Amino acid sequence: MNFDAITITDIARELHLSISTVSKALRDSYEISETTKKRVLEYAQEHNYRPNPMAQSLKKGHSKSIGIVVSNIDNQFFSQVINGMESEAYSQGYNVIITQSHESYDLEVQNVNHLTHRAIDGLLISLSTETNSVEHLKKLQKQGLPIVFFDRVSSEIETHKVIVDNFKGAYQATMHLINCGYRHIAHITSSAITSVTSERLSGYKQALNDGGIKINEQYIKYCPHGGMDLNEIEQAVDELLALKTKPDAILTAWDRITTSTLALLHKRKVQIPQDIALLGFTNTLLADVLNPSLSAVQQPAFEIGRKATEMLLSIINSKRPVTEFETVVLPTELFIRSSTDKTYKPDQ
Amino acid sequence: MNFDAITITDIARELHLSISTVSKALRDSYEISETTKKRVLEYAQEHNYRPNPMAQSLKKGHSKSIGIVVSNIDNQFFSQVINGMESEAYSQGYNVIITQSHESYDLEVQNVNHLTHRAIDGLLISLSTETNSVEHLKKLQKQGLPIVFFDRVSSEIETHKVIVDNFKGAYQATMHLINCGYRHIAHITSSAITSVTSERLSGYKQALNDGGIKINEQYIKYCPHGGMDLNEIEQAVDELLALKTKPDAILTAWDRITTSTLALLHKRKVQIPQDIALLGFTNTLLADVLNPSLSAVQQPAFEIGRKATEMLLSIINSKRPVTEFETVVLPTELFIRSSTDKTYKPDQ
DNA sequence: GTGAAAGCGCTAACAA
DNA sequence: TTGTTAGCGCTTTCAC
Repeated sequence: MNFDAITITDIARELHLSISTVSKALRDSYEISETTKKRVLEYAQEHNYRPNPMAQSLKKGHSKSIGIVVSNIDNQFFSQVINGMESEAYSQGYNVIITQSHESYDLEVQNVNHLTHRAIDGLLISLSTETNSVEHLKKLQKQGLPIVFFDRVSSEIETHKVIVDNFKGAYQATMHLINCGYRHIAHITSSAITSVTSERLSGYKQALNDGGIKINEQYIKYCPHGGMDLNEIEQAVDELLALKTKPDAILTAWDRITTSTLALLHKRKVQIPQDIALLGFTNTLLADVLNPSLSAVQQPAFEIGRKATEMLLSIINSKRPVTEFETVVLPTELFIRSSTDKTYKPDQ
Repeated sequence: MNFDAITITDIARELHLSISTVSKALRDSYEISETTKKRVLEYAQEHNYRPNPMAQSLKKGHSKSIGIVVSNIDNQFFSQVINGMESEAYSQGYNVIITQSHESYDLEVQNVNHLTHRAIDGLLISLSTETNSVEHLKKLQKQGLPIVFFDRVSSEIETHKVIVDNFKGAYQATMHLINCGYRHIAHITSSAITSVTSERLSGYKQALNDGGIKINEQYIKYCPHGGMDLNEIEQAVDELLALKTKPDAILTAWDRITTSTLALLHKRKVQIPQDIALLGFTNTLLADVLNPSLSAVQQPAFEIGRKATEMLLSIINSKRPVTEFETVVLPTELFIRSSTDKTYKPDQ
């Protein structure tokens, strides 16, 4: 079955005009008489003519759309980021194409391949947890594809980046736990190779140091698949619960790890925060209505997306090659709720 | 700034070959000698040649990608649907392009415009709550664009559709509430013009009838923006709470309405289920860890997406125009948790 | 005011 | 085995 839409050629033939006349009439060129314009426009309208964007892009050399690669769209953090991207892109006349890597390196490469090479004018990407080589992106950048990283960035590629202050976010969160009196604070995080992981880990460790608490490596658990694999998290939680000195608090570093850990603690009848307090990085809108309401480090997701897009479009629209790059660091916000604070009362 | 990637013409020039020889060598044609193939391939590799998909699509008349329009990707129902779509599409060598209508008719039209006319080979769409005219889709279909509806469908367009048994889902849910002893059952639903709304409303009413309970129109609240506008839901909830005979149970018909209602009841210090029981259509993975754990009507989202894509690809790949269309109806599943059942204990 | 023609990058029928 | 050529749908320069 074929898509037999009407083309500019069809209109020209039917109206006994040349192709170029039709093209100009359609774009309301001053060269064309009103009468002709009217005829063309009416015919086009009637037959529901729509320009073929592929042909237009091929001709013009740009597609007015930008590609997005995130790990999972059902992660509220990413969907909020995407909303920010859409907002900025639309306001500048661009469309966005969203793809998911599902934390898989292979899928990431496949998506990038699909998106690239003039099918998009630029790329916004947060690396998958599996990704430790960015050769596929380096090549593209060398070819002139504007790329902006957000969230999970690579230090191997020089370009604009938008991240949050992960160190400080984790530091503040850990400090809060210490201030609440917790002394055995575990940390469940993602793949060790991801930028975000190491920054948050450093913040966690620094806070422990500053709080005079010795770092216990048994309390630090990695989930290489960033929470996509529930077994990983389950194993991490169970190992923590099996320790002879069980942790009295857990700081989870990733959205999905946070909610999964909550569910797993539930299943194991662990009282939160009485037995173990829980504090996690997450942007879920449901933090208030979870059981218990969840203390969370939240990221300015919409602004991350908006800013990253603004920077990408500035590269795309730049007359000359851009060589000076900037890394924007936005602050996180700590919300205290009952999963860490026994005295917390909702509804101020 | 421009994307100056290497083209087949560049390779031909450098290697003193014709364009077509290069093209054939690249596609490993039997016509080309191994030596030439090797030279071309090596040069291409070295200079990181990548075919321009726009040119390919323009030439071949298809893009091997399908467009998706949903209201919001951060709705777990839709993200699960999309996962099903990706799964089926990838397995057949297609890519997907995801867009959000944010429940806005205008955005829906804009997205469809962006996607259509050979930029995609087919369209998978769930209508926005605002949409009550489908002329934009009718036109496209007339031009030969294969379209498959899922979730929120239009009766005005004949094509394949994938939905769930909304009537039965709502009927069973309402019956469950009746069986639990609730007699004043309210229903907060979405826009009255959406297919899903009326089907679920009918199921609700039928169950009340069968349960010998008189239908009270004051107990039925519409949120035309499908939960995108929190004020709508807030007003609905407050109106219900202000009634002289307050409802003792609420059936919410949409994902976001369900979670928002839960949050609003929290804020108003309403005890669930003691004061008011809550049961909602939702696919959130967090139902178990909400406070209280949430009774829910869940949809087979992944399968909806998979099936819809399978049907779309069958139209796309059909040799002759397809005129016989099918509507697939999948079952919903009712999960009982503590928001309706006072005796519910997690962890079987 | 209108049209002819070149070309964006690629494929494929046909020629050599 | 390789090359020539036409053409996908559109824009744009240059003639007429």
